Amino acid sequence: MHFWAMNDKANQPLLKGSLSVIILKLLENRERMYGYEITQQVKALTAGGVAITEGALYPALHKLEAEGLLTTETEVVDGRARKYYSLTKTGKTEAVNRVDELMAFMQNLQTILAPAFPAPKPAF
Amino acid sequence: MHFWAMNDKANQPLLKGSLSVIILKLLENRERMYGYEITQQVKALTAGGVAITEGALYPALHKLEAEGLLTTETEVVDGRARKYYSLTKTGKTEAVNRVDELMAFMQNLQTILAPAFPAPKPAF
DNA sequence: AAAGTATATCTAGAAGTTGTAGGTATACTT
DNA sequence: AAGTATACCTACAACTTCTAGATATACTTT
Repeated sequence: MHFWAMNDKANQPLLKGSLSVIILKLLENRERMYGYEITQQVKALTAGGVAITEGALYPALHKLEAEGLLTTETEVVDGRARKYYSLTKTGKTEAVNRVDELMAFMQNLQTILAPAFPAPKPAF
Repeated sequence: MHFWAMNDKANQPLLKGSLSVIILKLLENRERMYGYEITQQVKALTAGGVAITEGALYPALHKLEAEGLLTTETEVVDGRARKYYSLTKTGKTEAVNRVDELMAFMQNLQTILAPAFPAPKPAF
């Protein structure tokens, strides 16, 4: 079996609402990715700090496709099927918009969460 | 009546999971706040960019209280009832932990969302 | 040869958070 | 008298994500 704790911190849940933006952003960089590749890419970019679960990823991909932001083409590579996703024209526009929105929100959040009182300098 | 569009951007939904952290952080700064005050404070800190809805706020406060992170005392001020919330000892610890976690997550998110290719310098 | 790991996709249902849309009530301003 | 600001509340809908399964191929280890 072999469970293994790894980081102990790796399992932080995603903030709900961020997954679709992550997907759109990665596809903005790469033109073409398949689901499993996305999970690996996120893990790599964040040094294991963020893990996308498959139970969230695949429904999210299907929804983005249904919304017309992604298109797919399936290929068989090394005997295994892969489903490649790419941004549609609308998807490209939406990618920019949603990334901007999320960045703006995070900016606000950081303002709120920033320490209120700077560490006082030692008195002398 | 008079609806009014204001910013057109004011209505951005919160990232689910961030509200309780915002509450804990504000109470870390101020010792004692009531619900309505929290909504106004967030609005002020973010220049209207983030709006906390009461339908989300009050249930969140009640939950944090039920979890033992907050305590309340009710007072009547200017003829109106106010319910002040403060951090418990456990609440203070949790505030630090959750803020740290959220900041770490945002750091990761920013890594993912950062532009992949720096704007190329003009060729000459 | 068997078992486990990595690759690759999928779904059903539970859990959880937030928004919508109401409700109540007092004080003040128009 | 009506509207606005202050102040609290709840029920329900909407949505996203996680858990926990399932399936299948290829490769490595035992």
